[in-house]
Amino acid sequence: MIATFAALSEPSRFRIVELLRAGPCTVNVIGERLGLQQPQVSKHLKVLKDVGLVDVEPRATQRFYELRGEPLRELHAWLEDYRALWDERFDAIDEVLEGMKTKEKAHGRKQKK
Amino acid sequence: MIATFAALSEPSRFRIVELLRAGPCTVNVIGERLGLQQPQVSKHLKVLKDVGLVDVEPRATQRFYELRGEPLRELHAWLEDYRALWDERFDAIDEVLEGMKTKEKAHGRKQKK
DNA sequence: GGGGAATATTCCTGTCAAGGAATGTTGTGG
DNA sequence: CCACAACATTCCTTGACAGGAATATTCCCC
Repeated sequence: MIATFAALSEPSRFRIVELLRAGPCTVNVIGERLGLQQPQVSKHLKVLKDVGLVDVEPRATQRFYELRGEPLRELHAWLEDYRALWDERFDAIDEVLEGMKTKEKAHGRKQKK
Repeated sequence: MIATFAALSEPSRFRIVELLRAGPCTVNVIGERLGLQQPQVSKHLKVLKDVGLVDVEPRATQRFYELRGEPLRELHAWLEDYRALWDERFDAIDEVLEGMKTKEKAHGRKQKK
């Protein structure tokens, strides 16, 4: 997951990912659209591929890079654990947990608050 | 957003965030629990604060660092746009889009495939 | 108000990664 | 088989950043 963060923390790479959201793309096309030179694009794609954010499908002399959802799904799942920090709908859960804690303590000994 | 990625791409910082999920915490306590020296903890916290991932509340001589949800919420929202990549429930949308594309092409001229 | 706890900041060093330029590789069409 | 097109890979240089040690700051308490 940290590797995914590192990969996406690079502006050019982030833009590549956003570009690939529209569908598979070729190295040169990526370079044209983002104003990057071909070698840099290849290097960035290599990084993205190493962390599984991208997949390659060779076709003749050119290679189509395609976005892979798995790492993004992993990030999404991780963020779910923090949802209570911003989603007020999760306040109810907080209350439930608070209630459970109180109950547990009351069981063991006494209630603190 | 990229700044958030960069902040979270550092292992110690990532662990600090995960630790703060349990609630606000003090610099020294963070250092103890994660086996980090105080100066490094302060530095990491500064980075986290600069990107808004953390907030400080001074209390006497010590400072309680608290996790802020906003950047995480932003990440979560960004990932929603990619959900179709892994969530099969979104396949329906793909079909709709595919249909629209076909229709559009048929309108303009002819259909390629 | 002086000393110590809690934290912040600085300086230094080594490492690592991005960009640029050049070169290597591979596949394809003629 | 050759020349070119599409990529990949080096080499080099430079800048950013993390860790460590030392020092500076801030604030409470006696």
